[in-house]
Amino acid sequence: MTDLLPPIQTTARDDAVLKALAGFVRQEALGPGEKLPTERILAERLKVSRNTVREALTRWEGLGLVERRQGSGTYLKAAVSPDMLHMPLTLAGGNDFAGLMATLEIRRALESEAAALCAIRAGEAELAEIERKLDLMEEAFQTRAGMSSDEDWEFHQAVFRASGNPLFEQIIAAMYEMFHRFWEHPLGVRDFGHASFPYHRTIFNRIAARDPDGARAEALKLIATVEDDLKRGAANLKLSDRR
Amino acid sequence: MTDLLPPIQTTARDDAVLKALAGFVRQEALGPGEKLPTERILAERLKVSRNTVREALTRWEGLGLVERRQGSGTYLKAAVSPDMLHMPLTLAGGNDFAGLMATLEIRRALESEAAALCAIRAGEAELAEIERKLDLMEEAFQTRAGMSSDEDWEFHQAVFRASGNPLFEQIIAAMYEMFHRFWEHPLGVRDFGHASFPYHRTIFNRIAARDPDGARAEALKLIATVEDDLKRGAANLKLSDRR
DNA sequence: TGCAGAAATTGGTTGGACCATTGAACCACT
DNA sequence: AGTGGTTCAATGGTCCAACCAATTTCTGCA
Repeated sequence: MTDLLPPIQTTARDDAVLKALAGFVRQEALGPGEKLPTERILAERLKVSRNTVREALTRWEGLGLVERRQGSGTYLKAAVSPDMLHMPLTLAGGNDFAGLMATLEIRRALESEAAALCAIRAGEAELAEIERKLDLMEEAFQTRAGMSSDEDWEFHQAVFRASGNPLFEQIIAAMYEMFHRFWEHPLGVRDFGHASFPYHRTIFNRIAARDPDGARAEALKLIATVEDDLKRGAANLKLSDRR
Repeated sequence: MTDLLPPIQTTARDDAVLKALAGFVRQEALGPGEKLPTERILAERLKVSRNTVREALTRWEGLGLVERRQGSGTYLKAAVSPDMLHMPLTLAGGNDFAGLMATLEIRRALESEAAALCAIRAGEAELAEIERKLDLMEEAFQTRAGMSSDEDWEFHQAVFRASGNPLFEQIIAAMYEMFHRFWEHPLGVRDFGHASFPYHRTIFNRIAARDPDGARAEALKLIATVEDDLKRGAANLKLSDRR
């Protein structure tokens, strides 16, 4: 199956290995979840050392393109194409308040634009899906008497997906880890995110009414309430002087 | 909900190496440009194989934190702290028209928000810097009778930088490569980007007037002109049936 | 047939060797 | 003194061969 892995000859080995591998993945039409050749096999076919193969794979692993499972193999985690765009974002001091506010500003930018696009482009099916997530969220809100981060997240994801631009979801998903970290430890603010609840419904209403500017405005309001909560949380932290 | 239970890592040498290195960098107060210990020394001090050190450094290199120069050493490229947030983002797709439009929508989201933040937060020094870039751009426009992508880019970069949020610049910088690719081959549209020229000045004016909403609106207009140019270009392509 | 244990597979790590590039020290010639 | 080339040690890049650890697959017994 692996006869189309030509030997490497130029220097810049590891880069060449990645290029060859990308070509291989495309030729074999490998998708996410599928297993790719063994390190030893790659080394042999490409006529490079296994160490070089490992460095190349380490790069891809760092980019989240690939997952290695000891004893099992190396698996594709995302679609891979020769002309991919890599953007390693690094935010210093990930745990502090400023870092979270920074990501929140990105989220405000993307969320408002996505809501606007959604109002223009979402089809009936997407609209129904968003409303379904909204219902689930509201139900969880009633049952547990508070915001549920999971259902909340799914609602926003549905909006991003219906925007018709996959980049929105990809970027936000990459930053989700940071949001989530704080959602679980709401800085001592009781009912964190509570204030943002009603805006989910209003955002949906503006989208369903095909009103881009209204949707954008409601999204901005929602993020504003989250920002307020965070600022209150930061104030609390300062007062109680935790850590 | 079970995100708080990360899988235990029986083996995580390279990760431990990175943690140790991050601690070392902090303790020694190393900044960008400075040289860090050689691989051999690190291997000896940390009691791990040099290969393991190399894998760890390969990760950092992939994140753009470090630069390796053969025969010279390994140098810090960015500030490094033990609790950094990394968001490796790889965006699929690229060369086709739809991909470019998708990135442009991201740019619209970020550019408008950055302009608004800039109007709120930019200090006098940043404001002066933006105006300087603007003057350079307008001069280039007069001299060469057309848009100059380099000066144009520097203007936008200055705005992003003055937004006070490093993520804006990082995300856009990563996508710049994609914009640039098309700038160089303007799809057969003569005077590509020409229409966007006046909005640079109006954006600056709104920022200088501390008018966030105005700045946001002008930024939206600028992107809209670029989108129009692209659509015209795509239509041209279709007519002449290139490739 | 079912399942526990052995064997093969595969990524992770090690140590040692050599190559290619860099940069500084050195030297000869002008 | 200065210029240009040479030497040489330091450093990252690659390779090899072995072994470790986790996983999967096979095997043989109950």
